[in-house]
Parts: sequence; C-alpha cells; structure tokens
Amino acid sequence: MSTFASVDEQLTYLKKGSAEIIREADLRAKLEKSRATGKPLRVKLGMDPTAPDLHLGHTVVLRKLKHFQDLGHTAIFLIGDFTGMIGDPTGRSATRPPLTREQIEENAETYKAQVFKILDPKKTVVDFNRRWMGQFTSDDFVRLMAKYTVSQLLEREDFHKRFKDEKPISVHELLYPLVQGYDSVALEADVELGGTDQKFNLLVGRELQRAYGQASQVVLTTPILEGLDGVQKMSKSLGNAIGIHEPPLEMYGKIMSISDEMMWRYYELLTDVQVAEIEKMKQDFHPMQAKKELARRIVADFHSAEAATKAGQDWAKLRKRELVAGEMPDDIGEIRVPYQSIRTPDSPAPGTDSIIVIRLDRLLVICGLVDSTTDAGRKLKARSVELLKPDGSVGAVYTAPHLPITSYTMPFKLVLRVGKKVKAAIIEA
RNA sequence: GCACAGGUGGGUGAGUGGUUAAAGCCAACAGACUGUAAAUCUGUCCCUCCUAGCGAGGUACGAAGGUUCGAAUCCUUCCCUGUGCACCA
Repeated sequence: MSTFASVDEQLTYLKKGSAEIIREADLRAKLEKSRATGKPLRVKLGMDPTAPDLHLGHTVVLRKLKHFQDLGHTAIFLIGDFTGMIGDPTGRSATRPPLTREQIEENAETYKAQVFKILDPKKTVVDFNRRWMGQFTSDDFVRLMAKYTVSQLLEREDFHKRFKDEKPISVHELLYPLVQGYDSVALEADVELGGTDQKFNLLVGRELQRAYGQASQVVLTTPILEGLDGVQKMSKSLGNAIGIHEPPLEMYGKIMSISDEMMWRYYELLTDVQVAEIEKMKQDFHPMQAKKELARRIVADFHSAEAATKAGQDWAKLRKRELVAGEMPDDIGEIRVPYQSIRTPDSPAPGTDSIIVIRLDRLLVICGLVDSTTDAGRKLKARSVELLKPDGSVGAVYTAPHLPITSYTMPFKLVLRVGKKVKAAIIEA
C-alpha cells in the first residue's frame, strides 16, 4: 500500500542516533522485503509501567520508534503490565520489589498520554502483554523456561556480576528476560527497539522467536541518555532527569545547566538537527548560544514555540535577578500558603495595617525550596535565601528565620529563591 | 536444617564500651568565580523547637530485648543476605 522510501534512505534515517543494530544485514533484508510486498514492518517497543513519568531519556528510543512510524512501518507500543510485576532488574545490583497490579494499571494509563507527545496516536498500536501472559498456563511456562538455560541467563552482565559478588538474585528476575522475549513471539515482531541496557533482553527475543519457529527480530538499540550530571543515566530516582511534563521554565533551566559536552549529545539524541549541522554549530556558535538554542528546541517540542521563547526570556531575567512583580514567569510554581501556618505567635491578625512577622523557614519548607526547617536555618545562615522583588523593591538576601513585612492585603505574593529554585508563595488569610 | 561470614548515615567505608550525630572519600546542596556549564576555592550535608546560639531537646548504626553510670561497639532472641554442607522418602 504505502510507498516506502528507498531502503538505503530508510537505513540511513534509522541508523542515525542508534547505538547498535543486530544485524544490519537482516534489517536491510526485512526492509527490502517490506518494500517489495508493501507490508510494513512490525516494530516493537516495550516499556514497563514502573515509572509513571517519562523523561527525556525515554524519549530517545521513542523518537526512534517514531522514525519507523514516519517511514510507514507499524509502531507497536507495548505496555508491560505483566512484566511490570516482575520489575526489570536492569542496572540495579539489587532486587527490586514487584509492583502491585493496581499501581501498574494506574501507571499504564498516564503512560499512553505521554508517549503520544511523540508518537502519532492514530498510527500507533498499543498493546499490553497481560493480554497473552495472563492466559499463560503453568504448562506454557514450563515450556517457555525449557527453551533457555541458566547459564544463558547468567551471561547477562548484571546477573553475572551479582552472582559473582554473591549478591541475591531472585528467580522471578531471571524470568523477566524470558517473558519479554516471549512478547516478541506473541507479537511476531520484525524489529524490537530498546536502550543499550536492554540488549540482553532483546537478544533473548531473537532466540525465543527461533525456538518457536519464527524469524528472529532485528534488534536496534539506542544509547542511554545521561542525566543532568552528565555521568549517570537519566533517571527520576537519581534526581537528574528532565520530565517531559515539566513546565517550560523548569525544563529550560535544567537544560541550561548541563555541561557543554553533554549539550552536543543532547543535540544528537533529542533533536532532529542533522549531524553535519551539529558539527557546524560547534564551530560557529558560542556554547551558551548553542545551549539556549537546544533548550528552546526541546521546550518547543513538548510545549510550544511561544512557551519556549518565553521560558528563555524568563530564564534570562531570573539569572540576572531582574524580575519585578507583574512580569513573573507564569510557571515558576505558585503555592498557596495559609498565613496561619507561618505566622509567629505575636504577629497580628491578617488584614491589620501593622507589620506582620512570618516564619520564613517554615515558608521555605512549605514551598519545597528546602528539605526541612533545620535545612532552612542552614540555608538562611549561608545567605542562600533571597526574596525577589515582591513589589518592585530590590530583591534581598535574608538570613533570619523571621521575616517582618509591612502588611499587605491578603492574599499577597512573595517570590523566594534558593539557589536554582524559585517559587512564588501566595500568602492568604 | 547445620556451620561460617555479613547487615553502619544517599553511596562507599572507618569505628569493637565513653568529647561518636558517628572519621575519610564520593555524591548532593549553597556561596564565590564564570559564559550556563566545567574546573577551582569556601561552607553545609538526621529532625524539631526557640531567645537563632559554636543554644536546647529528640531520634539514629537490620529488629526487639538485656548487661552497664554509659553501647554502633558486650549478651540473648528474631529478621535478612551470601557461602559451604545437608536435605531432595
């Protein structure tokens, strides 16, 4: 039906931003066959509904799936609601507690909405592996397990290491790769995508397909994106992630905080800028200029061009500390705080004209700018807390936990900054 | 089941009765510097309270008890992990 681009063009397009293709010759063959028969390839990408919030790291492989989709192939987004109960042991050198069924179902829903920020909902097949795994009998399981050996499973680096280091490996973790591999059998996948950390699991899919009499899928892995620290993989639990749902300013700010080196990697993996163009930018652009452009592009992808521009302006103002009331960024995060919860005992009732005194330390905790009141005390002493021009007056550093303010009519707004974080608090009666 | 080895703050890893809220390192956070970053330097890095002080309390070294004036450090039981042996009627 659909007219595919030439095989060479497709290959070039797909190879960009991918880490490894096993095997490239097979992929070529499949593409050729697909082109000849007009039958699109079935491209599988499975994700565990373990993390309900996607971040930019996840989008690398999603973008790759999108590329296949753009070429006219069938994108199958598989939600591992069954495998989620196992919990992929990847990367962790410790046993991970399985998710409950409720958590999984909840996460799966929010997932779909998020991946469609990248994939075309109309062209994407969404499936759940509980559809077939839920009907697996004990007999089926034994048969499946008979197709693989323990030493094959122990080839996996993570298992191998844990085994060698005498760290625990639960049996159900061993099952994970098998089930994931079986998904490919059930879906008759032609290609499976995943991060490089998934390589082993993806290869199991190849073996199992063969064992079940199918043609082995092509495995295409994408690099694991490093997080804000530029060292560890991006992960919410490591606290170095940029969530795709994050407000523009926050997203923009985080991107601006990555290292120059990382910036180019982000360009490569998170934008459609061509390699040659990137090389040119390295020559022509000041790093900061290039980084601003990167931030603008990414924010625009997940929000809008306008939002990206505004985020850029707000960010610059915030940096220069030139913010004044009235032109606060919309999304710095406002939080309503009842006066009662932060007033000092002898501070007058709300609405009076006298000076009120509020507990700055508690306010900081409520705003999430610090971890605890103890922490607030430390930050205050370290001169890290700044009150940004709440009414047009000059922003100032505060060191005392009590903040006297000329009474405003409630509610009134205070904008606080601690380090990179800024928050607006609406104090109300 | 038996034997042995282990379980310390976000991570490593010291500490084997007493200035130990617990060394050192890493990470993290804040400040200076800067191009935003990196690098470097400085400070901080359990919680709560206030009169905000090199203040006062409270928690903390797998869990619960116990011995001590005093325990992360000694004893008991339990839980967890690993290894070896055994079991596999």
